[in-house]
Amino acid sequence: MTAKTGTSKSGAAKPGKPRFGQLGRDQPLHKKVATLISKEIVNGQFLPGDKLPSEHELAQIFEVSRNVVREAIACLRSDGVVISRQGLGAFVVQPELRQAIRIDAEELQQSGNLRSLFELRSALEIEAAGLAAKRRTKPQLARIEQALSKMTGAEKMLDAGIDADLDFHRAVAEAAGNEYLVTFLTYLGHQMRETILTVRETHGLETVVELTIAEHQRIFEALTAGDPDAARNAMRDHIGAAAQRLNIEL
Amino acid sequence: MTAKTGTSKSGAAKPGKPRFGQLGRDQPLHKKVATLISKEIVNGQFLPGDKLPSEHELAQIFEVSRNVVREAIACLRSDGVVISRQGLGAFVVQPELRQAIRIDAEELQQSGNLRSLFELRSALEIEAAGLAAKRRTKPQLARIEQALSKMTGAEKMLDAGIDADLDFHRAVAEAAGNEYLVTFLTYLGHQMRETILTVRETHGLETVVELTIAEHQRIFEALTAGDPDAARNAMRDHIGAAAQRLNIEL
DNA sequence: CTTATAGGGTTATCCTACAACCGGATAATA
DNA sequence: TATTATCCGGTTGTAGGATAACCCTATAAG
Repeated sequence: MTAKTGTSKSGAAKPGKPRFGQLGRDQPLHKKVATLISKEIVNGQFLPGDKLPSEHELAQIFEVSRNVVREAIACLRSDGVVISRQGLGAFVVQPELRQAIRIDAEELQQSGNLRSLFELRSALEIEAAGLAAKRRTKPQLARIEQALSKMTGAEKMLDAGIDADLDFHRAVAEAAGNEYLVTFLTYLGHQMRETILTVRETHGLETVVELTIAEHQRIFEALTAGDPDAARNAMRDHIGAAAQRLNIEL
Repeated sequence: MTAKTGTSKSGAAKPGKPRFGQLGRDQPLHKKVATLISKEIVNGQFLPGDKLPSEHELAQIFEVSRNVVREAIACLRSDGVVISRQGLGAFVVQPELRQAIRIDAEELQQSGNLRSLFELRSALEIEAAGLAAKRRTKPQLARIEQALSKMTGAEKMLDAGIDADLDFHRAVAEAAGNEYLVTFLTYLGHQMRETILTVRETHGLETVVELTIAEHQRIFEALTAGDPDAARNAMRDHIGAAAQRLNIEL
């Protein structure tokens, strides 16, 4: 595979920014079909173990080619929502047997859901802080300190402030010495970032995300001191204060 | 969509059981191609922002039809590993912008990873127990008690014992009143179940998973009493003891 | 300089065809 | 009668060809 011919300039690394020529939110057919099938599974029309209509039938129902249906099913299959059996059909899988955790962005904006996810993330952040205090290395402390120093410079901006906060938390998670914590917390941080930005725009919310350097400084000091209890308390306080600033009651 | 024509008897709800005629682990081409591309992304041949070879090129490289390549890319796209731009190509996405969390089963069996996931799950289970003690309803308590009663009957079996344990934990998570906790814990529970079963078979491990009804009983009592601290402590002790039984040091 | 057009490359969709698999029904054999 | 083999129809998996739609760049025109 000779693959470095792509121009990174075409930068799809920012998938949230549709290009003008693509009519905004108009989705490709294969994605629409996947979404519609997924909705009927969520709605209970197809229960675990149920067989979906054949590809041929779905192609007729949706008035698309069978290729489009196959690609849509490939998406659902990748998520473990369905499993295909050659010669038989595609079958709905039990939710707990799915292969991935996915947080729906629209669902996250619904009442109470941001709070719930905050609650879950909080438990993991606090755990990560405690572990980081026990396991951090010198280079990791330097990395956290670097992330902390970025927060001084970003103080007057909004998006960059959130990003600096996420970077700090990522550095702490990395010091926890648990790769799954890194993966989970990174994912959760970014999902919440997108939602906070969206809710802010949608509601014309003018709240400035105040960066409280002191809270982060306190976490850093507890990590430096290698004191897990202090680290957990500092993180708990920080998360609690952050929730308050977003009018989320924990 | 008229879809209840499927026979649930064909039961793809047990995807771990290949049928004899399918030559065991021989995978469809589209899945193989997706795996091979994904590996080259993980290996760093394609970095975030990089463009993959065109579909036409990939079809030549892998000596398959372009349809197979498109379905493989549909899988990667569904995971948020790549994003497609019509007319341009498919581009690798930054890991933190991915759309889902996925735990690789093989990776989980590698040294220390089961412990790490146990650690993460522990933090969430303990949090869920504390919340459940605050938020549980009468029907939810009955549900938990039902799950608890199943553990008496399943005491002498292995798989069923693990499943009864998972069912208990799921019931507790549901009483926590946080749908994300349910989703995450259910997923984590099943991933670990599969790994524990696999490791046991692989290593000819004869350890019997002892079901300690007393530990679960204690959790239930704390929930009934509505005592979050007691619930958290009971859960912490239970998880710690469970880890010990599996030779996992937390 | 700005705008329009052409051209080449790429993804998205459509179509046709056949291979491979599956389960059930039927026929053949012991 | 029970067991095994074969056939058939339905379904997924793969291949290949074609065109539409999109994108970017280069060139021409105003």
